[in-house]
Amino acid sequence: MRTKDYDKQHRIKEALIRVTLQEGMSGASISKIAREAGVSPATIYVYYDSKEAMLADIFAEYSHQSYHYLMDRVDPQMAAADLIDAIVRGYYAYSTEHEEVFSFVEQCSRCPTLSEQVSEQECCCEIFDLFHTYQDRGLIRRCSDASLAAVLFAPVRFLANNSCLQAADPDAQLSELVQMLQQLLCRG
Amino acid sequence: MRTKDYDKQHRIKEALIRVTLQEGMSGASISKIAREAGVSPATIYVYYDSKEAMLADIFAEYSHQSYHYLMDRVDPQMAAADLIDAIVRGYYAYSTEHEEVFSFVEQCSRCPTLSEQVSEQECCCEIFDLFHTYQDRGLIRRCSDASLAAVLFAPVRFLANNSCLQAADPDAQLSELVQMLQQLLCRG
Amino acid sequence: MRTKDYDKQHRIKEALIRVTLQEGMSGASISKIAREAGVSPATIYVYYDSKEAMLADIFAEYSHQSYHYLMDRVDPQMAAADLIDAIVRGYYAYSTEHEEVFSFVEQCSRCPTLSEQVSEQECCCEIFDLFHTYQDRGLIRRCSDASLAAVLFAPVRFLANNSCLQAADPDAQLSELVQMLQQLLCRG
Amino acid sequence: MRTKDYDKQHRIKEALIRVTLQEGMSGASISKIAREAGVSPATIYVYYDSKEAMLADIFAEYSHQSYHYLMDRVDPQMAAADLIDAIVRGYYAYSTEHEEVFSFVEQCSRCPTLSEQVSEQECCCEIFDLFHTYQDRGLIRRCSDASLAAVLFAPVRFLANNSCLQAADPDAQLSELVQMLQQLLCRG
DNA sequence: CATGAATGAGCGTTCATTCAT
DNA sequence: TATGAATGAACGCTCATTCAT
Repeated sequence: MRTKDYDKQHRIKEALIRVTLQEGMSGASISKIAREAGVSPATIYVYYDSKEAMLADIFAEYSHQSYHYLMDRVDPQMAAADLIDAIVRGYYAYSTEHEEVFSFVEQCSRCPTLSEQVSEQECCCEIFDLFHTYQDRGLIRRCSDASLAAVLFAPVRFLANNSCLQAADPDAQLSELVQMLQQLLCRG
Repeated sequence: MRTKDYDKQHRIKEALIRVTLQEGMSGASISKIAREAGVSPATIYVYYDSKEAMLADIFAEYSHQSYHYLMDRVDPQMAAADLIDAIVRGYYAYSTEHEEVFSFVEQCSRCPTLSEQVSEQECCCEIFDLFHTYQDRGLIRRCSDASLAAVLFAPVRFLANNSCLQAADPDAQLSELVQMLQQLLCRG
Repeated sequence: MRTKDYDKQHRIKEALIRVTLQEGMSGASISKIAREAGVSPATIYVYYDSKEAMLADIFAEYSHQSYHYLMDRVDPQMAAADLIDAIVRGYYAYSTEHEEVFSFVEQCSRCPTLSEQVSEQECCCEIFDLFHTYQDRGLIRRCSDASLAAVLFAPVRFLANNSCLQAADPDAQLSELVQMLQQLLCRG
Repeated sequence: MRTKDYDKQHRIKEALIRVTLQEGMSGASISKIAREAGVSPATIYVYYDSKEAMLADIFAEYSHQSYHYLMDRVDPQMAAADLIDAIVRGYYAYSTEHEEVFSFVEQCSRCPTLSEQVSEQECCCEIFDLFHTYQDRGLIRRCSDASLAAVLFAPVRFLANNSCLQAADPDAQLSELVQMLQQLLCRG
C-alpha cells in the first residue's frame, strides 16, 4: 500500500516535468498534470496543499538532485583543475542526461515566487566549503563566493540553455570553457 | 477618424512590465494589464493581434533597448580592458537603472516560445564583430563566440538576478568580476 | 466521488430549448443556458465537450424523439389514407404538443454545421421502408423518396412554422391538407 | 458621388450574403462584413441604424427579389399546368442561380426575430391574387391560400435545401414533383 | 486514500456600437 | 460621408480548488 502511494506521487512529479517541458510553465495546469499522471485532479491535493506548494516542493527536490549529481563527481583529493573540470562537465552532463528535469528547474528558477522559497545559496554551502579549502591551500584564486558561482555556474548554464547557438562540436566548446575557467581560477 | 494614440500603446507597454514584475509572467493577464494601463481590454487588441504577439513585440523592443544601451557605452578605440569594463559595468548598470525592464526581459528570455522569436544571436552580431577586431589585433584572447558570450554576459546577469546574494558592497563585487574577466580575456 | 447528476444534464437540455425559443439560436449562450438551468457554466462542460458538441447531441436526441413520436402512431396494417392522415396529423400534433422542442429542432436543422452531423435521411429510413411496402402493394403512388418526403413533410412543417398565417380554424386547415395529400398519393 | 455611395451600400449587402454563406448567420459579425466589403465597421452604421435593422432590410430586399424573379416567369394567360410548372421550376432555378442569396434568405426566414418583421404573406399577395383568378375560372382546385402555399412552395424549397439527398438526376426529380403538383392542383 | 462531479472566478478574445476627426 | 480608434459587455472555455462518496 505504501508502495502504491509513493508510486502515485512519483507519477505526479514526472507528469509535472513532462507537461512543463511540452507546454511551458503556464501550460502546466492541474488537470493536464493529473491526466498525464493518470490520476484524478483531486488526488494531487492529497499530496500537496496547493499548486504553488506542489511546484515549490518538486522544484526543491529536483534542485537538490542536480546538486547531488554534481557532488557525487567531485572529491576533496582532486587537483584544482580536475575539480573545475568535474564541476563544469558534470553540470553540463546533467543538463543533457536529465534534459527534462534540467529544463523544468531552469524555468522554475526564473519564477520569482518560486526561487524565493528555494534558496540556491542554502543548498550550495557544501560546495562553497569545498572551494574554501582549496582557496585556503592556495590552489584556487581567492574571490568572493558570488564571483565564484558567477563564473563557475552561469556560463555552463548559458551554454546548456542555448545549445542551439553552439557550433558543430559541443564537446570542443565545453573543453574550451573548462580550459578558460581553469586558467582563471587555478593557482600554483 | 480618431488617430492612434501612441501614448496609450506606451502605457500598455509599461503596464505589462509592471504587472509582470509584481505578479510574474503567468500573472500578467490581459485584463490586469488593461486595468493597470487604464484602457479597455479590447484596446490592447487595437495595437496587438494577440497576447502572444504583444509579448513577443514588447520583449523584442526592450531586448534591443538594452543592447543599444550597451553599445552606446563602448567604442572601437578603447583599450581591451576598458572594453570589458564598459560591457560588464554597463550591463549591470542597465539592470539597476531599468530594473523592471531588465526583470521583464529576463523572464521572457526563459520562455521558450518567446525566445525562439527573438533571437539573441541576431541582435548581438555587432558586438561580436567588435570583439573579432580586438581578437585579430591580438588584444583579446581567441575563443569561440559562444565562450565569449558565456563568460562575458552570463556572470553579470547572474549577479544582477541574484543581487540579494551579494555581500554588502555590490560595487566591490562588480569590480572583482571585472578584474577576473580582464585577466581571463585580455592579451598583451 | 460525486456521481453524475443526470437530472442536472436534463435541466441543461431544457434550458437550451427554452433559451433558444426566447432568444433565438444566436442568443443561446453558454452563460444564459447555465443560468436558466441553475448550474455553473463550467458544469456544462462536465457533460459536453464543447458548445458545438452540446448542440449536436441535443439536436440529435430531439430529432429522434420527434421521429419516434411519429412512428408510434402508424402501423403497417393501416389503410393508405389512414397512414397519410396519421403522419400529417401526427407531425402537426407533435409541433403543437412539443412546441418548444419542435421550434428548437427546426432552428437547428437550418444550421448547416449541425444538420450535417445529424443526417435526416438516416433516421427516416424506417418510414421510407414502410412506404415502399405500400407502394409495392399498389396502395400508394410510386415516386422517389425525395418527392415523397417533399410533399409529405414539408407542407405540414410549413403550416406548423407559420401557424400565424392560418385562418381561424387550424383544424380545418389541417384536414384540407390531409385530404389533398391523400388524393395525391393514394391509389386504388 | 451618388454612385459611389450606392456602390458602398451594395458592397455591404453582397458582403453580408457572402459571409453568411461561409460562416453561418452567427458568424456574420459587423467587423467581418465590413472587412469583406472593404469598408469601415462605422460605415455600416451610416446606412443602417443597427445590425438588426441591416439584416431585416437586406433580408426583405432579397425576399422581394426572389419573388419578382418568380413573377417575371408567369403570366395570366398561361395554362394552369404551365403556371405550376413555371412556379416550381422558377423557384428551383432561382435557388441554383442565386445560390448564395437563396441560402441567406432561407437562414433569415428561420430566425424568429427577422421573419416577424418580413411577413411572407404580404409580399405574396400578388401571386395569390393570380391563383384566385385561376380558381374562379375553375382551372385550379379551390383551397385555402395556406394550403396552396404549403404544397406549392414548401416541397420545392425542401428539395432545394436538401439537394444533396437527391438522386443523380435533379432534373428528373423536379419533373416528377411538377407532375405531381399539376395532378393535385389542376382542374378541367 | 482516492475519486469524478461541481464550481466561481478568471482567461484570451470578439462583439455591436460610439467617438473624434 | 466615412473612417479607424476605442470600448464595456459578453463570448466560449479552462482554471485551481472543494465536495460528496
